[in-house]
Amino acid sequence: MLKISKKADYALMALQHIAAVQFGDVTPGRVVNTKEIAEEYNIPLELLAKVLQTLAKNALIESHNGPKGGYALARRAHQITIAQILESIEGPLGITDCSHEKDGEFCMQRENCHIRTPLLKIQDSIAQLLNNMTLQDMMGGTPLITIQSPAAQGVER
Amino acid sequence: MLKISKKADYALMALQHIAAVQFGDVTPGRVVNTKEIAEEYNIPLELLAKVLQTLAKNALIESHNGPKGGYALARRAHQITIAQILESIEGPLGITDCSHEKDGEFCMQRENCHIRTPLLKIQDSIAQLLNNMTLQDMMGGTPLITIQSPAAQGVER
DNA sequence: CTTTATCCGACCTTATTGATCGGAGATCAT
DNA sequence: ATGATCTCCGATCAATAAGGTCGGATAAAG
Repeated sequence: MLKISKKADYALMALQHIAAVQFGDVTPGRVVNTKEIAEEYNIPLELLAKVLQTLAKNALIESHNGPKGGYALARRAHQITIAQILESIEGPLGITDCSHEKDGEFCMQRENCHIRTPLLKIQDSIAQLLNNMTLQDMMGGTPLITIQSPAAQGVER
Repeated sequence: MLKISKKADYALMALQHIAAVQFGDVTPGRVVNTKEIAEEYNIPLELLAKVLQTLAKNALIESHNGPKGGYALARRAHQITIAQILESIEGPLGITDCSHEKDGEFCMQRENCHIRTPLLKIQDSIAQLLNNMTLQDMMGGTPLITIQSPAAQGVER
């Protein structure tokens, strides 16, 4: 339950990668193209392309057209929140269907609904969580499995 | 994004209702049957039935068979967490696909994945949130719109 | 033993997600 | 300028999950 989509996953990986390339890790300042990311993480190229286009449209990254082109962060990593990334791909946060009902719209259950208010509180808490965490906070991480040595079997976790 | 399913919604409404009936609000101690809940909240009867069966199977409520039968809470409202309810319907909490990978299972991206650890932290925070909130905390709520008077148009919220 | 209600599993329909394809437009190197 | 490369954009398709339905089996109250 409460799973985020693969697209959102890909978006996070891509942004993490771009941020890593731009600041220090590898050839700083370089722009990153779609294919490089797709190959690095085994993501379907065309699907990743769409994800990156969406992120560009939402001004999280900037696209540079033509050969030697690619993507770069639109602002620094600590100014990009996880909430912004996820909402950019999956739309606004909404625990329940009636989260964003405009005035006059009601779901079929609204009339007697006693659970809307507490659910909105939960939603607010999650929103706060995702807004307080930035791309920067995801950086500096080491890969989870560095080398899959056969001898290491059973020592997992 | 991060929306819970309608079934989960229905489960919360139903449990809230059963709890309200059992403790004080209306004819205390009475069991509640499916049809009563379905009509009260405009929920499709058969679908709600399935939801309640699932909740019974997961020992959140007890089913009483036969005429005058129905459902009752298996324990008191403050001992039923929101997490238990949601997981009962939607399966275990998992922000990402790789949340519950057993040893030896890896998603295609795992090899270079830098985002798994931070995502699991977010997941833990949400789990904590949902585990610390109980059905009891959802009680005592007043309906959001008591009577939809035509004169009240525009005074919404 | 009939009525009422839960129980259980199979089924269908629709919406969302994941993934693919084909071309248009921009940019750089030559 | 011209071609190669790359982003951009829309349409499309398949797989999966969600929402909802149906029919019969089972158990208890009257």
